[in-house]
Amino acid sequence: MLHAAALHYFREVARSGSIRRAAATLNVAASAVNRQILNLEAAFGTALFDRLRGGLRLTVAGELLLRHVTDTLHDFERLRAAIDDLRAARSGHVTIAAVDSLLVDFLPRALDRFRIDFPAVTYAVTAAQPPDVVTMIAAGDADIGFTFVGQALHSVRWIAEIAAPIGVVMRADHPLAARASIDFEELSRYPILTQSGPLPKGADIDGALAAFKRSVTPKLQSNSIQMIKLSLTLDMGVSLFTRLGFLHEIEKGDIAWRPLDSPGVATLRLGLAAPAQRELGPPAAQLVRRLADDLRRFAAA
Amino acid sequence: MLHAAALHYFREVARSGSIRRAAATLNVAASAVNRQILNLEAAFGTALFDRLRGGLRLTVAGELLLRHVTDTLHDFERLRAAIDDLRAARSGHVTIAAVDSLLVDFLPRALDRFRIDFPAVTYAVTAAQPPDVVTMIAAGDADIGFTFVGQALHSVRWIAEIAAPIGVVMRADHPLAARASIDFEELSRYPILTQSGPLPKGADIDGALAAFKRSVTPKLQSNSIQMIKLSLTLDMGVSLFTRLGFLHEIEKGDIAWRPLDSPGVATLRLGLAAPAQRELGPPAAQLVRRLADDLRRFAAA
DNA sequence: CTTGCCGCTCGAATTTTTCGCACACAGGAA
DNA sequence: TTCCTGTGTGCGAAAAATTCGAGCGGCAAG
Repeated sequence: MLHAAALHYFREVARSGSIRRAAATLNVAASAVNRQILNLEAAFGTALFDRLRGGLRLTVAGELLLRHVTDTLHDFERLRAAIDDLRAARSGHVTIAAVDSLLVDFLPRALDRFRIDFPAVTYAVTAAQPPDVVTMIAAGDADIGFTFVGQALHSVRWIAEIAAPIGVVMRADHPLAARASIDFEELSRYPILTQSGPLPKGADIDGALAAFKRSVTPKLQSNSIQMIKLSLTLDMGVSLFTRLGFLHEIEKGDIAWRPLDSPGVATLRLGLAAPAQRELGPPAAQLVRRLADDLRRFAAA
Repeated sequence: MLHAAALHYFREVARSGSIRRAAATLNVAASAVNRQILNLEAAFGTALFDRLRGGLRLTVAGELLLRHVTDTLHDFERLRAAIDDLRAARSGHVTIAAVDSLLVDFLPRALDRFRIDFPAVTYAVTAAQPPDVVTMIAAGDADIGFTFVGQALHSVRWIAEIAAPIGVVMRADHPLAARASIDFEELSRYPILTQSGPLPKGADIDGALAAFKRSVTPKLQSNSIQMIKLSLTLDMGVSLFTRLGFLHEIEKGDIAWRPLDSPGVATLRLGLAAPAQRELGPPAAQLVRRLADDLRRFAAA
């Protein structure tokens, strides 16, 4: 279906070199095959086969057409497989683990877009500390996850990554927002809001950042990024985060993000992880493709 | 033709976002278009469009199919153009100029293969000295030509090139054939057969070769490469040529060719030339493609 | 030389597919 | 409501593809 029978007829005739043999394997009358071939030749205005005793052989034009036909049919088979995958993925359940920066903006928006095309898929999203995301995926407690790359990873593979440096987040009219980048000395002159948690995520990456965090007494400490976000908009102070949790506010112009003058944090990367061995279910496989696309598009912008 | 109407229907519906509009531009009834779309969706087992008020919009599966369809139709247009070119090239006349090394073996065989696919094409082949080939093409006295590259070339472009170093040609059982390469000192101990002509073709390339040619008194001098070839097989002496004129004899094992120990001649290249400005006729254009393919295949072997 | 076989081609009847028309149905706008 | 605009659906007509049967030319064995 979809593609005209003439394509299959032509391919089989070219393959077998004989109309009768082709008709036999196609389970149609030889005259039908013959007609289609004649029609093709009339349509192109040139012979597609040389008739010699014992069969047909392709002319140059015929070889060109054969290549077109085989390419088309192969491509169609791939398409059919892809659509079958899509159909299998129409419903199901996906469990996602992610560091909470992603949960505030990027992931909900991505899932909302995904929902349009796969309405029957359900999700379980759990916030976790960076190393826990990896262990959850490895243990099978999550299908896919977002976390910082560079963890010791066994049985987890990275699908896509983007640079996600830690920087200073503040209200858009904050004095520091006037600078292109900010060093720790400047930063220490303003009250700091920090996210509490078992282990500060960038601490093992950059010594200077870890030292700064130890030296400073936070004006506000909370494990709720929403709490910190509201405090930022009230100008209670500044905080240290990746841009990803504040995309919406930055775009609206409420919040500003500026890079930190520190070589270590600049190399921080956030990635989409999936189990290395285990096969993902159809909906998870589709979602992973989509999220990887989103990440790459985001990285390009 | 060739491709099912459903393809065009689907593409137009996707483009216009409406079955009725698509039907209007396709000059068919809307119901016909609708049916084809429904058939496609039934065949794939999934919706290709989301039905919303005011028209249709592609689903993910629909977008995959659209890409397949547009790719296929574009490729088909290219195919049609290529076949039209072929048809236009079925008959006509091509004039070729070439240095005579090519006329002995390579060119006649190539034209013989070409003749199978383009039986009605006629040819005029003229042997010429290397610089004359270029001027003939520039003047319009030849459609295409084979000669050594590196000529001062105005209004001539090179389609393909191969390395064609000058070496020593001799009978396969000649003493020199035991060596992998030969220098002028060794060569001077054997009688030389040379091709006469206004200007020895490699003379302006390599000083050592030119000096050798001046210093030696040829045992036989002829402007007929056939004469020289026969004399070689009778072991009258050795000669200096490109391999290209002796492919057949080398393959048969009658004649041997060994490279010359001289840096200049090693860089000699032979190329297929066509006019840079002027448009070639259809048969000449086809022939040029074939010859370029032949040359490249020969270079790879 | 005849006979049998194989392969392509052609014509007419038949089956399958497609099309056009009319209309039903649904949702938003005046 | 009525009037659009849009898709989906029967049904008879038209077009296209298929099958069957026959014919033509070439080749090889007898």
